[in-house]
Amino acid sequence: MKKPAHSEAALQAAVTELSLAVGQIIRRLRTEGNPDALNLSQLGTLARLDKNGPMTNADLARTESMKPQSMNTILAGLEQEGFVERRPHPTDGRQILFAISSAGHEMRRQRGIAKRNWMTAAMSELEPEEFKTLVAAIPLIRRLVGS
Amino acid sequence: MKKPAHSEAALQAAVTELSLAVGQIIRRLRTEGNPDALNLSQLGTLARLDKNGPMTNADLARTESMKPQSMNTILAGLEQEGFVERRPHPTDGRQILFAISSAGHEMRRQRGIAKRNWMTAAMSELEPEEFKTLVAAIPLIRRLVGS
DNA sequence: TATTGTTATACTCTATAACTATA
DNA sequence: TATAGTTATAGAGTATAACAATA
Repeated sequence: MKKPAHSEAALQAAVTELSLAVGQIIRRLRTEGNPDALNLSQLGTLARLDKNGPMTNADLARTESMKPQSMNTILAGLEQEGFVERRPHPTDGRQILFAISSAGHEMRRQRGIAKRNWMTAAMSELEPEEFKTLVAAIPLIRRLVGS
Repeated sequence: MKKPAHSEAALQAAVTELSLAVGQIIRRLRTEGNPDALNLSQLGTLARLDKNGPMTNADLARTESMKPQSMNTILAGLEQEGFVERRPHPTDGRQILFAISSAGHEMRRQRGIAKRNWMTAAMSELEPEEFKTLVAAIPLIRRLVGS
């Protein structure tokens, strides 16, 4: 059995504090901005499709640690707004590929970040070293989740 | 006007990635573990009371960037389980101080030494340098939110 | 039989609104 | 009038369950 690299107390404190910080930031992210804008998950999914290219519902759900049924709801919203398009899978008749549309690209460019403007502003106030620390921590958080 | 310390592209990428990571971790935090256990907000509130001493509903709500009505629900749950107690405010008849009870302390202590949750386990797998980075990032996240 | 997607439903967490009591 | 707390209601976001179609 591998010996933990950090003291038990430091570990527990970090877990508590990270949980609290994450809860706090998600509340702010959810309530900020106009209510009719895309929500956090929709923006994230759009960003993922933009970065990775067309993906299936199931793949997207796995990437964001979410149930396919939940991702379905997110994609339905994006599709209704015209920000994503369906494409049949070339070989597998079950699967459906979702791709970001030109309207989706335009949305990302224009008002995609509206809901997160406060965060952008707050981040730009960080010192260079602090920003570097924060950016380095993001993949660590994702690794904790296990993706 | 102050010039941002980081490139626009790096800033936007960081905002997107942090938002996604936060969403991911909050989903896992919510769904993991037995459903009858205390939820994330309840555990956080208990930790806060343990650390800061007795606080009012309004103070707790401010600390966690939450509405008093929402904090009320959280405190009601904790009170029902016997993990917090009410105390009248010495001078202001409107205010009610909430304090962690001995049962609340016991619950926290047992949780600490009991079976680690996934996050504790995952964190203990981090390299010392990585753990240091993650811990350093937590207050930065809280600062972003503005607490 | 396993996987993909869909539909229907329910649950968790938090917000908004309206009220009462004390300052 | 302002602030603390309470109660009732609503909403967003995601999960669970059950099903049909394809592999």
